[in-house]
Amino acid sequence: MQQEHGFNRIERAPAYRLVYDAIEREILAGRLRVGDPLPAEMQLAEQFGVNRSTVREGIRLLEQSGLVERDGGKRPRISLPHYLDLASSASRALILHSVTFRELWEASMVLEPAIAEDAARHANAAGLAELSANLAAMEASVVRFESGAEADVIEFVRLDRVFHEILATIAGNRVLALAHEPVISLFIPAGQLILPRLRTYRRVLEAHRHIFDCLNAKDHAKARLWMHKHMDDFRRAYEMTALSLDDPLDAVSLGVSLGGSAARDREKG
Amino acid sequence: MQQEHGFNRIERAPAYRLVYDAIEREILAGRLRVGDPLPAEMQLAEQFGVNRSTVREGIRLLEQSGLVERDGGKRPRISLPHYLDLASSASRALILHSVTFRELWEASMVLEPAIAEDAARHANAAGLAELSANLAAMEASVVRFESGAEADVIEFVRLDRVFHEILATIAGNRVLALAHEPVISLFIPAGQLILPRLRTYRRVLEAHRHIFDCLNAKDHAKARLWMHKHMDDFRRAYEMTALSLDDPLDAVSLGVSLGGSAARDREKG
DNA sequence: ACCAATTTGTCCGTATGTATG
DNA sequence: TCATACATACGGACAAATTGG
Repeated sequence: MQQEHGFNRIERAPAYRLVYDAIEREILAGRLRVGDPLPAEMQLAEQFGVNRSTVREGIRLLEQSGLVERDGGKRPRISLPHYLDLASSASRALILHSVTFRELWEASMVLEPAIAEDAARHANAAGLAELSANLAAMEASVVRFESGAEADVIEFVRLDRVFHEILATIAGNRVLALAHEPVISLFIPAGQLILPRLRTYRRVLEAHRHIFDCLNAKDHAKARLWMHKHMDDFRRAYEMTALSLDDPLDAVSLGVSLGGSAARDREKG
Repeated sequence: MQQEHGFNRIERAPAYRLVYDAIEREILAGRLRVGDPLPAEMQLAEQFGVNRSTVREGIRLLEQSGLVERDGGKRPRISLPHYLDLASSASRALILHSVTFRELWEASMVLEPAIAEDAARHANAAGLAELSANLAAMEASVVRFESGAEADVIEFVRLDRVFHEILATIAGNRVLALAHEPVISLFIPAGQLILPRLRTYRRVLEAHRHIFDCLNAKDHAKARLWMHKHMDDFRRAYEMTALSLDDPLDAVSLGVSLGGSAARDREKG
């Protein structure tokens, strides 16, 4: 750390990062457009005056940040990072930072009622149909539980998650949807721990039904209220188990899959 | 695409992704702990049975997702991705998806008042001191504007942003802070366009002052109200310019820097 | 402050499988 | 069907920086 001369610390970014930055700039400036194939690795290597291996490392950064998408062995193409995909990294970061269930719940008490209200304002036939199908599937799941069969908790919480994500889609605000995604994707695994103990499956289904009815009636005030109640139910259930609100969410106990969002799975299927 | 036999399509993930997944698992499972240096590239190459170049590509993915941090030419270390850092990719994604100012504003009307309310509940001496310093700096900035000097709009909006981020820190809910970050970091550049036209600098400062006073008095209801008003002011200002609420935010007009959050800069400095 | 071993950053060349025309 | 282009992956190499005595 000698400071013999007044020179500033010369910071030479690694070549692979310069490649990343350069291509990112091209994309953000619109000179490379979504869907365009990325130039060949050799060509990029020549243009930048670096080795092909270095170009590859830079492309990996683009890939991870979602700006480049690969489809099998084909040419990588420019792509928009789907904002919902970012949510899984956000969830992971929150877990690693030992976020408590209380923080999660408080955020959900802010976001979910707002989303329900917006959804009631913007509900359309297509969205209602999707919700309706989700409710039917959950009804079937609940019936299986009640008939004593050792039913599938994983499937139930998946349907729960999908319900909330359809709602966020209907609400039509992508900023809220982005904020909501990590909350839901951490909430739901917690439900996986709670539900088998309390067996409140039908109670969840009924709450969803009420919210659905409010959307149908375009009653946004009531939609907000029911969602508020629904989220508060969740907190009470959490407290009724051995779990404490102020314990950190734990990566292993949640067994969080960190996969892509269920919302995207819906789109693809 | 021959389907001669009943075999499923065998999907072989690229080797560099397997490297990424394997190391990610080790980190999430806690076998590699934060701060530990990553094993040497050659050693990993031997363990995984792949080439060193392949290992390097896998490490780039970890680097981009924030799980590995490099400090100059030193050994890369395991690191927690700071959740606020993820917000900048989120902002970028939202811009590329042509999110409208209306969506942004609606989200802020949900998040910011809730944050102000929480901040009033949890305000402590340290946080209030930080806010106080921010207000003083903004006061000085406003005085410069009023004295006719061609003052620094960039600096003003930076202080604006910092105010809101201090508030989010005081509120103490990291999930809300995560949700709030992309909203603020898109809001503020918009302010950069609006403020020079309307010259409502003092109005912004006064709103911040009122919110500060509410925190001091622990009046969370009033804090929420003032923040609500503050955000609504912003919408009106936006409408008063030539800009339309339903136009998409534009990457070039916003000139969004996509740098790290101001909140992190505060921590480091 | 110096030296030696280690490690990263970068480069070169090559082989193989696959996609596209 | 064949040929070309390209991505994937491998092996080896060297300079510069870091690390640890």
